[in-house]
This record gives sequence, structure tokens and C-alpha cells, in this order.
Amino acid sequence: MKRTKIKNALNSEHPMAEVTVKGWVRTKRDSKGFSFLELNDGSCLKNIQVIVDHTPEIEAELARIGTGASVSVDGELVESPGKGQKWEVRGKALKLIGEADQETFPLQKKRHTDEFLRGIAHLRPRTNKYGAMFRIRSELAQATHKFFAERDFFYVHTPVLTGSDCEGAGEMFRVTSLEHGSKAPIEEDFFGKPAHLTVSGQLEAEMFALSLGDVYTFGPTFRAENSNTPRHVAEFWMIEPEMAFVDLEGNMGFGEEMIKYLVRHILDNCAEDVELFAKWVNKQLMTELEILLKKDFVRLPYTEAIDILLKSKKEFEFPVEWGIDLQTEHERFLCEEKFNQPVYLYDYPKTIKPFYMRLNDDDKTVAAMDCLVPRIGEIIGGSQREERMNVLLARMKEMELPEEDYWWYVDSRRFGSAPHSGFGLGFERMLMLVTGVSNIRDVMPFPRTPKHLEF
RNA sequence: UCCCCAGUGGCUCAAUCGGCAGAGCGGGUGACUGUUAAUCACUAGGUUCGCGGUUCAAGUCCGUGCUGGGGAGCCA
Repeated sequence: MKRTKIKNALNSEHPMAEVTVKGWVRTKRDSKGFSFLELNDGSCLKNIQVIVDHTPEIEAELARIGTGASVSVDGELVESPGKGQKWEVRGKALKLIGEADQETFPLQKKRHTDEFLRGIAHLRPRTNKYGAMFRIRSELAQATHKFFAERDFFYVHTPVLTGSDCEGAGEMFRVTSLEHGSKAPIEEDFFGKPAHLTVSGQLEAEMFALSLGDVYTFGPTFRAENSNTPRHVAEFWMIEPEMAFVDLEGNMGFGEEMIKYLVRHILDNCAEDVELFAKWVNKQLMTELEILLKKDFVRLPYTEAIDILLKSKKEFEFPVEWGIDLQTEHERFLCEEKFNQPVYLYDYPKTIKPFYMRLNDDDKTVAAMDCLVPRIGEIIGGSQREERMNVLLARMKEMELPEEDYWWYVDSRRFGSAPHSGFGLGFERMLMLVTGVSNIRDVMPFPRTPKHLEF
């Protein structure tokens, strides 16, 4: 018989004379003459309760069934006479599919620490919390595409492999098909020149914004930084919209609209899973998200931010003056203490920002923007791009970038250039925002961090 | 990479001043005719992260390495 997903069985409007459910046993409770099984198949947070009488055939199966085993149950869906659930399955036939040895199966019925579960990342989606996490992750990805589709954006697949080794100041992963330790000249390597994993699809996305209008990329991104923090991983997913004929203000407005849309979508579509996080992970979660949805994001020019920091009379480890790159302590003060809500900082000094950001009329600042949210820090980083070819070339020269490596990028300004803007939004940080989880390693199926390439 | 903290049974933790390694949960066995992290009884389970040192004696003190966590830096 066709399998009914537990989610659908639990949401059933009426009893079912014949039903088959399959899933993993969360717990088994034996009595004389009958047993209860709690079954979860991942379709939703809740388990379905199965009751089976101890016929000889069923008893033989039950003897080998414990927490973690996968089973199949044929029976009927009936209203449960017990408290705690509406429906239960009265099992007629019970079949063990995959045994789980109780002596060595690492998941128990009790709560485990996140640290322990990280060590068994291959099994943690079988827990309530991580099951909920990865259902939300899936929904958040779907919502991202939905958001863009509803606004007539095109989804662009920018390359993961890149040939420019000066794509950014960040450390990049080298890609090669040569043997380790090979002394062969670079010309003999696969591409005949140094190849790396992408740190951003932005430059390529810009080419498509200047042809398809509104586009976005959504894919994996790599950073070889030796970072050991709860906010950094070597491989993560980034959403990067790029929009033609949009200035910095439009860019910030769009980012705010997007964050609010995604939060709203998850609250509306993953209520049960989110509730788990609000209850067990972060008690302030719902309050935080309500504030985020209700208030307009603060818009604060960098220069004013420096002013606020100077006037705060707060002792910072890193002294504040105009021109510095803001440190974590500064960002936290502004976002969590001063405003306690999402804050856009914009118009940064050109000296601390990359070459492609549009130079403002003051000749000192560029049209950059960062969106900071409490608890997470930077969730969006973006800018209006420099569309004036002569200014762009001057900036590249200033920063000693080899023009020839960017010939195609400069070409987009040579032919039919237009104002355009975009930003990058860290997908995992967005997940941390909606779930209240504080370590990025716990919002990814198999996180990659320095010295960790297990699974 | 730097600073701080931690590592004891499968998991979460305890162990006084350096003096017999323990509990709860989980596992196993049994009891129980509607359980809900079921309950009750019995039971097994230890290289106290590795290496070296101090000491009559080290889970405990010292050195070192590894692992984990937190903070910072790095970070398109």
C-alpha cells in the first residue's frame, strides 16, 4: 500500500480504514499485551503514535525494534483514546526495515548538547531540533526564489570556479588538477593559470543586471580565512541580487523588504518548527522578530555613526575616529545598545572599501551599505556600483589592480553603462536570524571550518 | 592566529585540602491491559583525552600536545 506521510496522517480530517506509515522509531513503550511506538518520518516535527497488540508475529519484530530503527506499519488511523494526540495508528502489521543496535546508537530519547550532535552531524537531522532546522532551511531557500520570482528577477548561475586571483582581498581556495607537491609550471595545470573557488558572484552578476535588468544569484561561496568563530565557515551560501537603474537608497529599501518577506514567510509557513526554537533555543526570538517586522530599519551614514560612537563616552578597545573600519564592538554598540533593531550603515570612507563601489560627490566616501542586525551582526553588505568608466579606472589604479584582468568588467561601463546596485546576504546568517541559533555550524547540514572536512 | 575556559561510563554531570571513581539518563533482564522523555525492580558498564613530570599517593598539581566551547582578529 502507498505510504502516507505522517504529516498528512496527523492532519487528516477523518479516520482511515487502511493506512501505511513508515519512519524511524523515536521511542517504544511496552506494556503487557501491547506496545506503543512513536514514529517520525521527517515530514513534520510531530511523531505519530502507533499501538500494536502482542501477536506472535508482531512480538518477534518488536524484540528487534528500539529507538532509531526504521519500521513500516500497516493499520488503521483512528481517534486516539489517550490524551496528547488526536490520531493514532492501530497497527495490524509491523515490519522492521532497518535495525538500530541499542548499545551503540548514539541518539537517546533525552536532550543532547549541540556540541555532541556536531560530532554526529550525519545523525543529527533525526532529532527534533535539527529536523526542524533543516525543514526551515529548505523553506527559506524556496521562499528566496519565490520572493525574486514575484518581482520578475532572473536567477543567474554564476561560476563557482574563477580565474581571477584578485577577486577580493579575502583568502581564496586554490583549485588544481595537479598532484599534490607537483612542481609542474602553471601552464600545465587544468586551466593553464591559477584557479580558485569563488568568493562572490557579484562581478559576473553585474553583467547580467546590465542586460536582463534584475537578477540574483544564490549558491555556494568559499572563504579560506582561518576564522574560528560562531559566525564564519569556509563554505556557505550567499544570495546576491543585482539591479539595474537602482541607486543606494533603492538598494537598502529592497534589502529591507527582502529580509522582512523572508521572516514573515517562515513565521507563516513553519510555525510549528519555529516555535521549537522560540521555546528551547532563544526565548526572545518572537519579540526580536516582531520588532524587526514592525519597525523601519534605521538608516545611518557612517559619519553620523562615528559621531554617535564618539559621543557615547564608552570605553572601546579600538579607538574611534573617522576613517577606521568599524570593529565588532562598535557595530554591536550601535545595533544592540543604541538602537536595538536592524540598522543600515552607509556612505563609508572609500579607503576601507573595494574599488567597484560608487564614489560619492564628496570624493571621500563611497555608496556602500551594511545591514547590521542584533545578535548576528552584518547580514547584508552591498553598494551602488561605480558605473562611470573613468572613475572606475582611476579607482583601480589607486588600488593597484591590474586593469587587464578586469577588461570584461570595464567593458560593461564602456558600452551602455547604467547605474546599478546590489548586495550579498548570507543565507546561514539569515537562518540564524529566524531560528535564534547562535552558532553557524548548527544551521548547516555539514559545516566546513578550518581543519574540519568530516562527512 | 591570539586570549580565556573545559575534557571523568554511551549522554549530561558530581567527586571536600592531593587519599576507596559516583549519580541521573541511556543499555540489558524482568513486572505491569492505554502509555506520553511511561512507571517499578534487578543488572552490566571506567586507559578520568594523549604523552611526560612532581609525590608514599594524581581525576585533582606542573609541562606539553590534541579536541571542544567562548571572545577577538582575519573576513567583497
